[in-house]
Amino acid sequence: MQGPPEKRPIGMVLWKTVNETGRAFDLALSSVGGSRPMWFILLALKADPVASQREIAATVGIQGATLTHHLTAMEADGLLTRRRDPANRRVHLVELTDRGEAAFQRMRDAALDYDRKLRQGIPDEDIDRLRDTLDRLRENSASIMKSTRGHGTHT
Amino acid sequence: MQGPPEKRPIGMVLWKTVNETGRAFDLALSSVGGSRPMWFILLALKADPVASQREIAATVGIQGATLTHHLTAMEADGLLTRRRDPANRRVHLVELTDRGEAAFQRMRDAALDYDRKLRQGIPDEDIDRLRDTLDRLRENSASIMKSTRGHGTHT
DNA sequence: CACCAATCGTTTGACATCTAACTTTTAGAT
DNA sequence: ATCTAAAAGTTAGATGTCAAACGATTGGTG
Repeated sequence: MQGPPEKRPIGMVLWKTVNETGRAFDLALSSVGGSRPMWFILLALKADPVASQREIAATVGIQGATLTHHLTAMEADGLLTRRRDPANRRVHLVELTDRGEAAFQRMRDAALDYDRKLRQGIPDEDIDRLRDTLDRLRENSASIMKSTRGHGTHT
Repeated sequence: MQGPPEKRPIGMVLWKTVNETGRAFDLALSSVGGSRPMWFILLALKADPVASQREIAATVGIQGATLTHHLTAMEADGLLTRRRDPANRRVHLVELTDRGEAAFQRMRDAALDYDRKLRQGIPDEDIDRLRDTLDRLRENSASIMKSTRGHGTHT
């Protein structure tokens, strides 16, 4: 007795979707001098105009080391400033400059246009459900990470 | 007059979800000596035991250059063989070796376990809907890529 | 005060992915 | 037959991401 044909694992579908949609998005952003991580970092900063790096990393879902990398480049490019929080000198507070604000405005047009095209023909309700289910997957993966700490046996 | 509060752009939620779930998955696979791209390539080869590189790349959603990179490493590791198709010598046919088969079996346990934990508490119906909506997003992004060919104005 | 552990961020070195340019091979047109 | 264009892979160089180790700062405890 044989079960129903195996469906594609959801992790693979997710990964493939982000690879492919991400390529298209990067192409759209590069036409205004931007990139995916840059756009999402700017977006996080607009939502929270004076944020610590830890907060930004959590918002965009990348590791601190990766964020440092991007912030260093963006600061060198004059898009933002980093200064220590006088109240807690471990924390680095990040703020957009006028130049960063302008970059945000430029990318926003490209991003909105891309988002509209990406959702073409898909009801808002479906997108909302998608967002909810993705959130649940993220919650589960956070649990997995916590319970898997240090179980690696290789290398 | 002000519209409803902006929802998080679906592209950002997607990207964040794949970053975070992918980290957990990589951790699970590394404990049996595997990695995400390796696993998905093996999976594609199991579904289509003698495939061209072009087919594999399309199945897993990466570019040909990226696939070349992984296949070179996996071939050096004895997991697969590459040989030219006598009927069309441009094509390289890829096949799993016994060693590759064994690697697949090892990773499968880790992958199934991860998949089960990831879906914990989420109805199958929701996962099916997720898969469908992701497919529609991929279709749309394919259309965007076609119509955007060469519209880049920067650099 | 002095130590110790935790927190925030950076650095380093590895891997993954992409685009653009290139090689080899095939198919089509003349 | 030869030329040209397209297709399949590879290579080179750039960017993005991570984990692990480190540095600086703080808070807690003796």
